[in-house]
Amino acid sequence: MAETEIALLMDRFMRRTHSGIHEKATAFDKDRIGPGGGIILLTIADMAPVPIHDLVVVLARDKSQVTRAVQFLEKKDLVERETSTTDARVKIVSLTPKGERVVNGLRTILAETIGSLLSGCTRKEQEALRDLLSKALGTETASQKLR
Amino acid sequence: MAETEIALLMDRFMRRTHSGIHEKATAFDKDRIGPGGGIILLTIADMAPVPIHDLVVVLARDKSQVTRAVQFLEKKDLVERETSTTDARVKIVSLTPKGERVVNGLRTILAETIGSLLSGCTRKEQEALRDLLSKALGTETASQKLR
DNA sequence: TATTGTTATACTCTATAACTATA
DNA sequence: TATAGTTATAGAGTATAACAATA
Repeated sequence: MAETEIALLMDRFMRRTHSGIHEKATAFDKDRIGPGGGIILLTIADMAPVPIHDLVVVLARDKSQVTRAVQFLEKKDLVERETSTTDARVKIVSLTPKGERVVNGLRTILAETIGSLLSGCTRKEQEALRDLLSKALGTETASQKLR
Repeated sequence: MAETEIALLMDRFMRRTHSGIHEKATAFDKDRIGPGGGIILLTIADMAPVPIHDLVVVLARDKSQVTRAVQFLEKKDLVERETSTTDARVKIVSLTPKGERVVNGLRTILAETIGSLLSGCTRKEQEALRDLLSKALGTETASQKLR
């Protein structure tokens, strides 16, 4: 079954990514963001300004978890929240300048780590991998709705 | 940066896989194996009979974690451990008949879940995805060494 | 009534270090 | 001394349900 293989391979890929980052991040990650916080921060960077609900959908994590992750990042002065002007229920999240700097650092470390994991693949293969994943997930950048 | 994208996409893919399985598994997963236990069990199924150390390398998890996961699965009568005849330090893990049945169930659910995630991709694209991941990880099925 | 977000809680997963035993 | 595995513990990630505020 190719499906089972894909799941196991992808799990290993992600575990290796986490391990690789973990080694490099001890000096860098002064704020102790961790892998989960890092992924959420990078997603916010991609989608900002973004309602929490959109993050919940894209990240496929529970809303309570996203709420607390955002609060955690807010305490570290990496993101900021403001209430939407058109819907008072909605909170819009965006990066602070400090958050932008941390995101740049994260992206560099991620590029190094994944780059070395993918060093056996050609540039075209790497792009094919990204495109296949993107296609499978339906390119659901469903943000930019409520502000 | 394509690398960052790949990491985020892969994380989303795995999260959706976990969610999908979680919904279907409430009736099935009587032993409450959970996603982590499921991945370890499937890996054991692929590599058995396998020393714990090889599982640690392939799974890229800490050895203490693998030890306890195996103990947990052993309590549920899904795997069994025996000491290697050539090296008394080494414990060899293999599936019980009950473990085989659970693995079959897991594989079916995984195939359904990932199959629907990949429903937008052709069969060839799915195979390409698997091959790319496999190539990136170096096809490191480094088992079959100690027995 | 449905949706957005929060809080509280329990549970699972992960990292670290100290340890035993075999080699 | 180095390796395979275990134990203990603290921390990070996750699921669930109950809740407030707004639509």
